[in-house]
Amino acid sequence: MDEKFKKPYEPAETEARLYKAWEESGYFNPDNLPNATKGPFTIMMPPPNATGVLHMGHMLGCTIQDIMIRFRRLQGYEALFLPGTDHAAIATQARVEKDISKNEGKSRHDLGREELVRRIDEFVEGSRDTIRKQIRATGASCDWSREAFTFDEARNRAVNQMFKDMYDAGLIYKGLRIVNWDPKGQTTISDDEIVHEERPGKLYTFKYAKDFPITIATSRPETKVGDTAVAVHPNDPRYKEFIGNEYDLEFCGSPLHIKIVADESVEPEFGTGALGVTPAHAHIDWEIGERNNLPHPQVIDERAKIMVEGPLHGLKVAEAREKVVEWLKEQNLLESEVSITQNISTAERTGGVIEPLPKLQWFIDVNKPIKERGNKSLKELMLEPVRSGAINILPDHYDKTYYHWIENLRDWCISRQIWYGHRVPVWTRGEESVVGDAPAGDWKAEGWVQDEDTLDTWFSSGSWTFSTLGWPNEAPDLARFHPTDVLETAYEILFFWVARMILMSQFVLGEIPFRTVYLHGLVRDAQGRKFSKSLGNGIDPIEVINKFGADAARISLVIGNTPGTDMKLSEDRIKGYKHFANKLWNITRFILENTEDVDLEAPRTEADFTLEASFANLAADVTKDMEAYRLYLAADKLYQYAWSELASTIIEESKPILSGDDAAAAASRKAVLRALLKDLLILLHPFMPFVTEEIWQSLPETEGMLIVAQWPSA
RNA sequence: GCGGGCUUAGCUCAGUUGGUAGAGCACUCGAUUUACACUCGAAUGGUCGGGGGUUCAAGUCCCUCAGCCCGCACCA
Repeated sequence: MDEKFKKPYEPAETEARLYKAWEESGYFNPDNLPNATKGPFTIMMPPPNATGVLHMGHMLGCTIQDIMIRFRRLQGYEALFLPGTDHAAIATQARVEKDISKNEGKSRHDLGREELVRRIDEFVEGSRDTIRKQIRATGASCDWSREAFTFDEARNRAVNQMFKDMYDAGLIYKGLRIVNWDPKGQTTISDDEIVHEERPGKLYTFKYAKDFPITIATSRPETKVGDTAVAVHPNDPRYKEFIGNEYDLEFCGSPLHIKIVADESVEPEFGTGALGVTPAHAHIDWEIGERNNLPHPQVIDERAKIMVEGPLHGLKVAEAREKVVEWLKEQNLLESEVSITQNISTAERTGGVIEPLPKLQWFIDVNKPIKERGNKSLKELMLEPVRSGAINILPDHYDKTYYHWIENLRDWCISRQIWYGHRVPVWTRGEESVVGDAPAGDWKAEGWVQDEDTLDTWFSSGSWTFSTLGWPNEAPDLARFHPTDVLETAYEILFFWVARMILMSQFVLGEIPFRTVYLHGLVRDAQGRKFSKSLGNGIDPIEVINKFGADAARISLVIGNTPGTDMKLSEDRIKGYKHFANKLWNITRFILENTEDVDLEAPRTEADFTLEASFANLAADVTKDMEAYRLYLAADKLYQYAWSELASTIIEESKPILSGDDAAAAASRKAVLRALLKDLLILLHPFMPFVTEEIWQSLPETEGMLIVAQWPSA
């Protein structure tokens, strides 16, 4: 027996050594698996944002995925776990801009586009390196030879091709629409990047002018200088007689031309039953404006300041609001002022208050029938595979959430006014335009200009399952590994990302991107609070791994953690599983010490035959759990078996047998102990890869690495 | 407003197709030059949120009520 078993298990040294050995073995690459007979099994790692370091949620994801991958590899599949990182356009640019502003007092405009992008690239390079090290520390057995980045050259080709294909299919269009403008980030954001916040506000009820017949209510009086109509319900008896009338008035120093229009969307019961329509600065008003052919003058600019001439000019919206209210009071037009709680839209990344503005942006039409796809729309292409069960979402109830989201989906705004990211692949020269690839030759010299905007980061990560496999090139990997098997990610990004991947894969390949979506919950602190910088309650995965070992961290993230449910994690919990790793170590020590002269083929006693049979049942049971993604159950069963059954019961019973007079019984027991240990190591390997591999390589009867052993149950 | 989830031992949570209520931690008592620095055994602890129903049988299925949480939409 190796001397190392006389001391407690020491994870730190073991883990670094074994990860290196695995990498050098080539087994992380499915092309090198000697006994793979069952075809491919593929998981694309959700690329962590290149903005920083991994948190416990990433570690949870890596662990679950790696468990699935190692399980399938042991079963004989060509397991591919493809790693990568995400350039996370807005988040990354915001991060670097903040650093530059803090350290150098400069803005992005001081640096210029080229220099800023260069700085961000530099930052991202360092950040990606950190992330790579962290992923390795978790034990993730991913194929580094296929590593990808959402903003590298290969992915840029994919993005441009995707854009072109969608453009050619008439799905991508440029249009003047009311968009979510983030004055803080100075960019458009999509509907999904908005977070609603409750704040106290006031509802003002007033008339535009003394001789105006209808009273309206609003919480944003400052926008009223942009009003072009008052909308009422067509059947509202109070206002029926005014419909169609037009009025010229003066409002707070600005001339207004107001038309009374009828629109079904107006609720007669709310406020006065009459809505002042500001088409340029509210989504609903924009739609009313479209239906009634109203002009939509913009009165608020990109810095959230009033842009009309007059006393309000140049004021921030909050200042302008006070001024308008003051004016209303002076003119005796204000009928009431009531305190309300209102929901404010803010930008997820920057916290800026969203200002709806009309802007010329690129959109993806989600309702247009697509000829090449049987006249189905993108919405239908997203719904269909989930409805039919071709894509199975775990936990099941999330499919309802998914349908609900798609049914409410509007056209996807994909252009962003930031500098870091895939630039919109459209070049223009006068009336001419080219989409997809830059015009041949020195296009700049020939007067071509590329669109200034960049693309929403989810546009590039949407093609992750196949851009990573070589698309749009004819790539053998694409045919071999796509559709992928499992997409494992946080339930938070079901819409952001999972839905977009389904959209893109369905559109461009006509196939699903993955068969199973496994959604994990949030990792919270021991009190159930979210990890946050301000609370300082974060648990750093690397610290935990150094302290307790990756195996302990992995299994503590899995046991008792069902898909879709948040979990509470404490150091005590992880400590308990460090003890478990050591328990396996000591089980091995006992068995090796007492079975040096083992004959592995010794005839079994009846009792020992039963032990092996019940282990076989356990293995079958665990296999079923793994295949049904009940990892939490499989892990718990193995833990119980190893500790209560093998260690506390079987080994205790073995002591008298091994030292007793019955040589046949002793020989049988020795063989059985060795057999049970060996197979238990295989079953536990996906969960605790390091300690099991380390023990495996110390068993005299094993050859080669555990990572490519054979799973003991069909 | 629409949708979803949770409520099981002091704490954290499992409980997969309905079939004798479980684990870890904590607590109490005991064992022990012991494979175990991180050990073992035993004990304590549950009207499975309340009520109703289906069933031979319900923590599990159905209805209903309550509390907590989350997502989406949003009122101008």
